[in-house]
This record gives sequence, C-alpha cells and structure tokens, in this order.
Amino acid sequence: MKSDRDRSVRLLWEPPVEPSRGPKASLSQSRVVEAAIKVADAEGVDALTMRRVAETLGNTAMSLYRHVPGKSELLDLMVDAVWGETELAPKGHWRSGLEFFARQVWAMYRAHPWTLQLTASRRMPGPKAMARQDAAYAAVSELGLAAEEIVAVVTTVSHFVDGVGRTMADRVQAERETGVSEEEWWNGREALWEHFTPERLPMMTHIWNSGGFERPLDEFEFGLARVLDGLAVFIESEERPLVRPQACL
Amino acid sequence: MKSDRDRSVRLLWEPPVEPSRGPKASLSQSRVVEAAIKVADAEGVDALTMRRVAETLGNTAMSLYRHVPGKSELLDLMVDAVWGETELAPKGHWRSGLEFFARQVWAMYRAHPWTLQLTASRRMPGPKAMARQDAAYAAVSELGLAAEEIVAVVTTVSHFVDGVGRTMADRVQAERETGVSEEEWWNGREALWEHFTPERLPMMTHIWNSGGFERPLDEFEFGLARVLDGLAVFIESEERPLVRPQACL
DNA sequence: ACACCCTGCGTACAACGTAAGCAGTAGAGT
DNA sequence: ACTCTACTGCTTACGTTGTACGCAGGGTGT
Repeated sequence: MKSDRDRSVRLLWEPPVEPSRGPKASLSQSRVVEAAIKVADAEGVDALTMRRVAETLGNTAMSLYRHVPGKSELLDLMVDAVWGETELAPKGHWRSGLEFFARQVWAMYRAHPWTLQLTASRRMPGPKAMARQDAAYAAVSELGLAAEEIVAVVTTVSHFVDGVGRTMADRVQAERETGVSEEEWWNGREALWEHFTPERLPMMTHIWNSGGFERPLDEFEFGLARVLDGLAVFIESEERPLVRPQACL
Repeated sequence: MKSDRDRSVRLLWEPPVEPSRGPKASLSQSRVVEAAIKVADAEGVDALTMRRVAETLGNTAMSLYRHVPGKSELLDLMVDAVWGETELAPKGHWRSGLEFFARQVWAMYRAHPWTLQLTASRRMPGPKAMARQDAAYAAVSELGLAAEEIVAVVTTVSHFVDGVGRTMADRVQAERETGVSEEEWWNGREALWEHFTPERLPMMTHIWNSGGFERPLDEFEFGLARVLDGLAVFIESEERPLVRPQACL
C-alpha cells in the first residue's frame, strides 16, 4: 500500500535507471507515456486502455507492465508530462502573472482535455505540475498577502479555469463519441424544444429569441476578466476583508 | 439512435404512464431512481452499478431494465431528481440572487458529489435542471444586459462553482475509497516531501512554513465573493466593456 | 376462455485491468 | 567459454462491468 504510492513518487521525481543485465528493452517508460498521451489526445480518455496503448506500440497489453507499474501510475506520469509543456510566467504585475498562469493552464486543457476527466484528488503530483503551481503562487507573492490568502487567490483562478475546462472537455468528448457537433446535436432535439414554453421557462425562451445562445460571449475570456477584476478589488483594497478559516468540506 | 435520445426526453419531461394490462410491477421508475441516488450518495459513483442498485431493491440487475432503458438514462433521471431538491431564488437584487443560486448549487454538489463526476455534456437536461437555470438567468434579467451577457454572467458563476465542486467531489471520493482522510494521506507521503526543497519550490516551501496550507481560507466563500465582486465591476460600470463573440473551442 | 402484453429473471458476451507464470536472451562472474 | 541470473515479451486466465436475448408465468381486456 504505502510502498505502492512511494513507487509513484520515485517514478515521477527520479529518472528511471536502465538495467545493465538482460536483453535491451524495445520499449521505455517515456515511450509508453508518450504513446498513451497520443492515444488520449486522439481518441479520448475512454479509448485509453492498456491494450490500445500497447497496440499503437506494436506490443501486447502485458508488455507495458514492464515499464509502468499499473494504469494509475501511467496516468500520473501522463499528467505530469503534459504539465511540462506549459511555460512559467515571467516576473511582472500580479494581474499579468495570474492571467498568464490561467492562459497556460487553459491552453494545456485545450490540448489535452482528458486531464480534466481524470480524478485529480490523491493523484501523485509530479515535479512539473509542482513547478507550475509554485510559479503561480510567486505571481502574487509580493503584495503583502498572508500565506493563506496567496493560496486562496490562486485557488480561485484555478477553480474557474477548471470549471470552463471541464465543460470544454465534456463537449470535445461528446463530439468525438457521437461524431456530431454540439450545434447539430441540439438542433436534432426537437422533442426537447417542444417543452420550451414561455410559461415554463420565461427567461430561457427570451434569451433564445434574442439569439443569446447563438452568439455567446467567449466563456473563458469573459469569465477570466471578471475573476481577475474581483481579485483586484480584494488585493487593491485598503483594509482587506479577511475571510477566516472555516470548515470547508 | 435518434429515438433513443427522444425516449430520454420523454422519460424526463413526461410523467411515466402505468400500463393497464399485465401484472402490477413491484418496482417503479421513481423507486429505481431513488434507490440509485441512495447508492451513489452512500457508496460513490463507482459503486453505482446496475447490480448494486438492484440488490438494494431486492431484485436482480435485469429487472431494472423494465423501468429504465439503460444506465445512461438512469443517470439523466438521477441528475434531474437532485436538481429538484434545490430552491429557486426569491426576487431581489442581482447579487443576492446570483449568490443564492451559487449556494443552492453548492449545497446540491455537497449532498450529491457524484453529479460532478458524471460527464455533463449531452446529458439530457430535465425540467428541474432547466427551471433552476431559468431562475438563475432571471436574477440578472433586469439590469439592461444583452441576452448573451446574461448568459455569460451566469455561466461565469457556474464555472466557478463547478470548479470548487469538482475538487470537493474528488476529495470525498478519495476519502471513501481509501478510508483515509485527506490530511492523513498527505502526511503519509514522506517520500514526496523529500523533494520539497526551497531551491526547487521556493514559494511552496515558504507557504508551507507559514502554515498557509494548514489553515486555508474557505475556498467556496472566498472565491464566490471575488467572482461576484468582479461581476459587480462589470455590471455596475458606466460603459460596459463588450467582449464580442469569438471562437471559443 | 382466450389472446396478449406485461412481469422478473437466467444466461451469455464482449470489453476492461492485471495476477501469474513461462521460454528465451544477454551481460556478469568465474 | 560457461554458467548464473536478471530481464525481456508474451500467453492464459479471472473477476467485474453494461446489457442483448429469450423464457416462463401472471393479470387484463375481450
């Protein structure tokens, strides 16, 4: 149990050592991870099976277990690998730093939506994900905030980006699974629209008639600007309103 | 294909009709949905199998298929049922209305975290979820916003709440699966803490040493206040900065 | 009384992750 | 050169999932 998770830590934080004895491996850990990421990118998280990954490498499922302890650890490695693709924010104003952070995470989510469909909790954090997190905290480190306020500010941005990302990821997955675009799909739901009466759903029919659903604002851009505005109110206020610790769960 | 989804629509929006012929059913659709929600609440989304739901009802897996077309439709029904537990906001100031909306959704997520672990896209929306959505739009309907701005404002709040909710849901699931609390689990990761050096992760070690991780601010309360502040800046500004439509995906 | 449409359920199948074990290979030690 | 042994890729098999199929029997309308 304990050793399992510690193996994950070693897997993520320490470079794999090549054995000196025995036949050379035709695969390697990094090649397995790379192939798995390609499969997830191209075919979605549901297609990410050990058999499918092995197939793209010209091997059988069980051969992967020579390089990766199990699927869970493979996911840990995949997630940290894609975090490595993001850039760290340059020094500057807190707002541009947080915005940079948000845009990097958003870009990562768009390139690899499957990361959002994996359970995040208790996933062993790797060095690249941690470096990214550290850089985000650094962006708001010189404003005289208390440590827990620094955490709260970055967390707020993260939660918003996660929220938009999840919606986007679900959409991408649905489009791939059905082969039907979002718009086409909803257009085909006549049976649903029949229930959209002004009596039942006054606001939604009004918005619909005004075209508010057809020409939506960019969810990420709009929301990010608002969230940063809200953080600015907090950060730049004279007397900061302190929200004190409280049971959260 | 098409008829499948239309059946979902009928399932959700039209009350089920009792057949007049044949033996009385010992189960009913609502009893199946109720039992499924209980299982998901108590044992998590992974335990939500047809066999397990049937077991709690004293039946076998296949007997459920007399009342529900498949697992996907059962999930549709479960999600709409829990939306029905939330209250609609009373009329009032936009901010209190949006806050009420956010708190209702948050309460629902806390009571039924599994809703966040289901893929949301293309899940057939039911009447109760729609009523809730309509009420949220109504909260900001009298501010002179354009239709697409109304949508964007509510969407921003939703994304934030979804983000916090997801994190919470993952945490709950992990605690149930492992039987180990979040704190205990991280405390047991000595192998991980060895890599937390000030050179590698300066901000995180600083925050750690300042106790910023031990006494965190309430993620939901802090973030919600910031998001609403940011929306206030937008809503109450003289000349509203218009973010025009743009490719989002 | 008959036909028919219900009911619940047993069996079966194709995925999935992965435990166990096996034959072959190539560097290390002598 | 020879053996030992760590290491390779792979086969087989198991338990769990959603659910298609079809059957025996029950209750209602005619």
